[in-house]
Amino acid sequence: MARRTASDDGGPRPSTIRDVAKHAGVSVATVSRILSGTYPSAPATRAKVMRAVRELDYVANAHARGLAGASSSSVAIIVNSVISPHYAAVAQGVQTQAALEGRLCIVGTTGGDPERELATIQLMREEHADAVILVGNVVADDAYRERMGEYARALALAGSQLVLCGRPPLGPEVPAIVVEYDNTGGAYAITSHLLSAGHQRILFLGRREGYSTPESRIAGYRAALAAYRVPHDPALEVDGTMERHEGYRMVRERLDAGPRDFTAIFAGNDLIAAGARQALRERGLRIPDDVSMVGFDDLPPAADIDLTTVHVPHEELGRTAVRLALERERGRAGAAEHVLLGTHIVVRDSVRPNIP
Amino acid sequence: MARRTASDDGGPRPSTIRDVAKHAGVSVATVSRILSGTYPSAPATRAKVMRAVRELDYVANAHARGLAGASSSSVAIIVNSVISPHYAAVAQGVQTQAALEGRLCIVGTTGGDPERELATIQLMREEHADAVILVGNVVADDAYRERMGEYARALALAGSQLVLCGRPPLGPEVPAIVVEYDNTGGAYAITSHLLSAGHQRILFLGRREGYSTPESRIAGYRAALAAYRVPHDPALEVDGTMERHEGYRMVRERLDAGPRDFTAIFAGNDLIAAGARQALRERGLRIPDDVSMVGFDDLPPAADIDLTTVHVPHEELGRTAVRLALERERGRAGAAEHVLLGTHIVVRDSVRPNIP
DNA sequence: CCCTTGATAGTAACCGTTTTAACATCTGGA
DNA sequence: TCCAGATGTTAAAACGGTTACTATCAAGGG
Repeated sequence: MARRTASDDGGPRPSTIRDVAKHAGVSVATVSRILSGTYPSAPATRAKVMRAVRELDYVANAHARGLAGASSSSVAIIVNSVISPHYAAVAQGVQTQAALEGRLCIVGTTGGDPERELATIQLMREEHADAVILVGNVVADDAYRERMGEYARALALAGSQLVLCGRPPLGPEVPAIVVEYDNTGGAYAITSHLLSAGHQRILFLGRREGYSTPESRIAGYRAALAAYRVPHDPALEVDGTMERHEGYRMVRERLDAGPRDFTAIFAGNDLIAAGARQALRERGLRIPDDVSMVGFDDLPPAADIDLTTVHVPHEELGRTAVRLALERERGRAGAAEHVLLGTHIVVRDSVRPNIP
Repeated sequence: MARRTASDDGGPRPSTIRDVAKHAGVSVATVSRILSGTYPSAPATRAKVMRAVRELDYVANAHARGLAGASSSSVAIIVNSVISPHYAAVAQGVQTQAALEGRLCIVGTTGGDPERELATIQLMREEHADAVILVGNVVADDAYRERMGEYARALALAGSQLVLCGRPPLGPEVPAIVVEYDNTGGAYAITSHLLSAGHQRILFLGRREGYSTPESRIAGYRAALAAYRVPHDPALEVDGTMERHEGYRMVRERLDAGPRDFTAIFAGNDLIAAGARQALRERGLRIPDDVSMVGFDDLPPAADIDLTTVHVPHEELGRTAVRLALERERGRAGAAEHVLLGTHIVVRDSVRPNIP
């Protein structure tokens, strides 16, 4: 990129605040102050400046503005993948609220790789984003907690607020905000829905040791079983990840392994449910006539397959994350540091009473 | 935000390149050059500097870097909504390629509102993004062309390359890159698929006067009809937008209006197909036994409802957009300015031969 | 009539990098 | 011994804003 010296004229260039000042016949400081609107100014001066801005089609240079210490710039969201409807929904919420607060929204994806997560965090540190929002399911072990602690402190030093979205909280000494939703409560409610319809043998699809989201959901499942005094059979909990093809695989393998020993399925999320449904149909089993099924998330596939599921306020999750982070930054130290959003059941047509 | 003078020490602050230089006992310039790696340096100096960087946990300030004229910063994508799987898929491609090229990815949403589109473009102008990618369906009238021309020129002045993704091209004098996919060809192919299965009365769902995407698709539909010498009945083209509930509405209204006068449906996209399918099922019509159906896009809902559809290379669209824009910026003036990516049919289980 | 005060506008010192041009410092050959 | 040519490093000038401090001017009180 060629450097521009006082004498050379390398073609047209975007107009600067200096151009505007000269054009309007005022000082640079005046233009800056009028544009930021944080200072009294005579209406006549103001009009002159605005006219100059319009005539020169001036827009400020975000880099210069950021450097000079004017606060407010951007909000960053870091997700596994943009395609996944779950992340997309949260991202939409973040984007909406960020725009509302005059910030732009930076997106980073990690594909679930901690290495890339670190690299992305470093980038955000460089960027001095107001907030850095980390979303999604994760192994909640000590290594994780330590890593997040480091992130939080490094980001805080750069003026960024770390927000964990749908992830388990850290210790109170870590400068991070946590915005969660009620996985366990939702799982409890929807399992109860199946139990009260008379189902006793409920297959849980998508257990994953150590991962926060499936663990919370399975906890709700078990709690509901216990509350209904239904014996808990560990063999009904099937291991798998939260993807469509895994739902397909789990049901397929189960049906291949022996006679069907369940009357209902609790899919760890709606994607699993969609895959499971396909496997069932290939075996001639219809939902809800032959098997009842429920899911979790209430994302697009749910409506398509008429799935009774747990609604998760994804967008609100994203909006809340941004809102809290910016409130905290505005110095409202009393702002909440841990929010738990509620979930609720959405009844469609995938559950029938089980008449033994 | 308090200003920091030489004497005051307002708590810890992120370390700067000056700190690193002092810590390593070299000059600021040396640190800068070693970090950017664009200059020879003695291994010993290099080691000293890298150690200082590590010990101080230094990361560069992106604003300062951007200001000082180091090129490469970010790539911006502007979409209607992040939730829509179509936009999400393109965004994923953009994100992937941007990360590969060391840029970060800024996302803006417009909700289809030209006013917000303008505001977002201005923001990107401030940001000096390397590329600004505008994606999606749009009314392709003269006002649109004029607006895009202005955007392209203003962005070019700020060093940004405008890319239109899945939008119709502008005149050759406009400094914009266009990355399209073959809507008409795909529509032609999949309509032929229905025609060769013996269907003659094919309902097209989702016509929308003036909008580029549905117009191209309907053009392919008509061309295929003509090629098969099947009379074109305008009454078979139903107006509606590209949303799920519109698909539902269109079929519902059609079936309520009178006896069924079609044997197959060409849904303008997969979302419409999903909605249409629901409406059909509520009337006791199954796919493909009673009605054949095809869609367009090959996005998530398609697999769930076993839909034969046209595959659109969404991610590649995004990747190509970024790649071309950055190539162009690197001065490769000969880089393509208009790319048309191919589409192809994906056969699932939603079409049966029509035996008259 | 002088001095204070409030409302505006201007001057200039940063913000943290990159990069140009200049300055050592070492080779090795004449 | 001295110089040409590499090498490696440095000082300082941008980059385009923001803002603390200062200056000007008109009005009003003593």
